[in-house]
Amino acid sequence: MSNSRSIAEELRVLFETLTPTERKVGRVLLANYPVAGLETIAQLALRADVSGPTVLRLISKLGFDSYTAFQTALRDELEIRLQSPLVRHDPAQLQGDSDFLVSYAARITQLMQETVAHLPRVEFDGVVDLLGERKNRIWLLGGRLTDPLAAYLCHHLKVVRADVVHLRGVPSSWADSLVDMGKHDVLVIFDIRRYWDGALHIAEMAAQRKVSVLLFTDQWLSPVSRVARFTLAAHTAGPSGWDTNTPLMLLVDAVIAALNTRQWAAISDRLQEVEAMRARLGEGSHRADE
Amino acid sequence: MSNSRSIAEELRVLFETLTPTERKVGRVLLANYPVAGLETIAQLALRADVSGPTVLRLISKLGFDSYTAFQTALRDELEIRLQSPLVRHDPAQLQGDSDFLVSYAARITQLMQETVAHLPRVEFDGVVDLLGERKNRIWLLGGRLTDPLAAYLCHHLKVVRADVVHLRGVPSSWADSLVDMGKHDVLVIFDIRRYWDGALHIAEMAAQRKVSVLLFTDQWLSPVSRVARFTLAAHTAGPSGWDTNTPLMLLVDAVIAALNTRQWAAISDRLQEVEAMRARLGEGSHRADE
DNA sequence: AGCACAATCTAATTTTTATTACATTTTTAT
DNA sequence: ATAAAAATGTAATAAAAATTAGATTGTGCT
Repeated sequence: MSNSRSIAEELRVLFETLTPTERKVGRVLLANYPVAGLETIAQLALRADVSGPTVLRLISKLGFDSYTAFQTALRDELEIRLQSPLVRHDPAQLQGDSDFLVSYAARITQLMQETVAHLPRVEFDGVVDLLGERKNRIWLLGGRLTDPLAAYLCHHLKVVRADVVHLRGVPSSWADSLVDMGKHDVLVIFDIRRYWDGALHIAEMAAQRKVSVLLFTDQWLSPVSRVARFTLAAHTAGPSGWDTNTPLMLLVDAVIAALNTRQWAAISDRLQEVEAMRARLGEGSHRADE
Repeated sequence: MSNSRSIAEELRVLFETLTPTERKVGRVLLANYPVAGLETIAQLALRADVSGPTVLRLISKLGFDSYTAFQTALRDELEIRLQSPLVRHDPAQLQGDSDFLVSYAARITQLMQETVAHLPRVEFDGVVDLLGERKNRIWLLGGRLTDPLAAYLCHHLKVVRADVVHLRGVPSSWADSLVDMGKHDVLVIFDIRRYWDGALHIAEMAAQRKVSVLLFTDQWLSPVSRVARFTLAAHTAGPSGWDTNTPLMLLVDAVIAALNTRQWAAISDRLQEVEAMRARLGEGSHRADE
């Protein structure tokens, strides 16, 4: 399978060279693509009213040396197709810059919907609970591209509560913070594709100390998810398109909004204090937008 | 399986009753739905970093009395879904008003659409042109909450081109940079409500020196827009409720994507170089997600 | 601290599935 | 019409998968 043709295409090309019974299988496969190919040989053979070995011979002619290999290829194809139907169906959309913005927004909207649709609600609620709990200390940590998101979340959390720290600089300097952590600490990690070993190490060490690890990641799930207490996964890209972190930001924003909504009574006092102080301090000399 | 809920929905409902390890499986399943479930138990278990029996227990909790039955159900579902590609995720999912996340996402989606609808194409194209022009030097500058966005844009621009600087620290230190600026400089400013006087001052000085000022702001337009050459305004809030910067991020992402698409030929070489260098440098010790 | 219970894994077992070898049938050419 | 070749199926076998039973680990509670 060196070429990039899809299996269905390959099958269509090969079709005329097939024997009559093999064609039966081919037809069933194409008519119910790719689901039929994900069944067992026996099931597929039954559907095509053909024997097992015939199916196997067809598969072999397609260039696979085992039925398992064939199924794996089918699944891989399917995975790509399901992940971004929009990009898949008309890639031309993103080319014409006349309406680039519109189509781009449409795509991101779709990614956002997928993100929301796939996210278990307990995960979301769990994150909000942990971040809202005053007894906990919060530590944030991001990767190269996601550190801005960590910073963004940090700013918002600081408005709402105390004990929030954004870990910056070199990983070695975090050891100091790490040794003090315990079960009342929450480590928020942002880790998206091109996963970063450092994040995993830190998460593992933290988890060992009963620290609650919260992970913001993409749909392919950073390895950190194995030790994370809660994982929020955003759909960030299709295969051929450009990555976007907007859906991830949606999650961050939603968490912030949920925190605010849920704990409005508790935080409103604090908000006013912060406001007052900021007014007295800042006045022009420092950055102050909201 | 008498009811008509999809397996994914069923899983989401059940999620909170699951044990921690079972949830791992659930997450993998949902994140890669439904392909992950079409693999063998062993493969799925491996993906979720869990043992086979755990997978099986989850499946049993879902109401299936064999893994095979589960897979058959998945395939049936998939077959139906693939037949009507337009009915993507069951719309019922998006209607559940009780779900905070869903309604929040719906609202942001609307804000994003408004943003796109109101944004003049020339503005967008102008920004992309200016940022893509190699002769220009780019300077970025954000406010308290928007600085992460500036940082994010900065990272992406640096991948694509040279002469990109994110201005940090205290405003007074920027004077050095400012005196050198001229008509081949581009100053990108992020300024949203609670507009910041400092930003206006800097923008005015820059504009006087023929610097092109690009402004990312909210729908009420920062005063900087008066001196800005191009302004991209995002709708960041509804009448009641909490602000969100997600639509602003959409704009940033769209600009990046447009730049990449438009100049693919020109930048692909550069990309490879950057990749090679990063590979030689980073290797574990530094932050490295993408 | 220690007991009870839940969660999870390991490893053995059973069942299913893919694969192979070979027999039978069908087709084709003379 | 018949022999040779191709196509296809049957049945045995090997491989892999699912399933189960029991051991082990971890957790909460008194």
